[in-house]
Amino acid sequence: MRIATWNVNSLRSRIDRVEAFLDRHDVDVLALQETKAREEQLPLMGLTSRGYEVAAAGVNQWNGVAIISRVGLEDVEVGFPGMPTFGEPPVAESRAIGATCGGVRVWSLYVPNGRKVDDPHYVYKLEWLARLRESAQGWVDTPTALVGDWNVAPRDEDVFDILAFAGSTHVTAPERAAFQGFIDDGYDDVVRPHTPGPEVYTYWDYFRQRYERNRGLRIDFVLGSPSFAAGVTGAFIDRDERAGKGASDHAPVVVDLDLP
DNA sequence: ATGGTAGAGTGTCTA
Repeated sequence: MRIATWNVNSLRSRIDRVEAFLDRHDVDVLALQETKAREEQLPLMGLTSRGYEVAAAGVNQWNGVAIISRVGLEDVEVGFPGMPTFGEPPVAESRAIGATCGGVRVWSLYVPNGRKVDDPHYVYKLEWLARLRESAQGWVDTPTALVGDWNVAPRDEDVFDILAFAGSTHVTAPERAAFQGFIDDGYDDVVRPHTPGPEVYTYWDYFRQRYERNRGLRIDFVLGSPSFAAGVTGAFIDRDERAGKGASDHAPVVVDLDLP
């Protein structure tokens, strides 16, 4: 089974790229973030004609998550227990969706950005991760994948210029500690072993030709529970998908799984 | 400190 995650930055504007991506890599399950659409707005014909089911959640034009699967899509859950909300109207329900696909529990996660360290959104981000961790502790003994845009660069090597990020969100000690908490609980970054080295990124800002100069961040991750991680046979970042006109600012991350 | 680009949808907001 092949599972992928991708912050697509609008599913409607990039549906052709999504369909081409599914075809090109023969993907079974795709978790999406920043779909930027409500469920009833989504273009589904090209997906259903390929044999995929879709579960989506989204209440505004900024967030939105979805799971696309051709190996079953059961027990769909929007949000996780205790998930914090922020502001009015609350948009938290656009940040997490879970489903069981081919025997694996997949959570598509769009972790709050945090904006600035002195912004209430930063506190919200840390709280959101803390509540997610509490739920995830209850899933760790089952085949579970926590996938998506974590908006955290766990290591200095995950940032193109760590000095320039001093004092910025995504690299602060509390954010990194929050990420590490999942690792401490037994989840593994199942992609890094297959994509070693510095200057390996999943996101490049649209500004300043960051992709062309490979000045990016590694912030999109697949964290697998022990039984999930044990089945991982390979992984890669589809860096080329970020190239050219009409690309998302994130590249898809792909994991191959062979469960007993 | 600011600005640069992109996508939502017409006013800015978000990243």
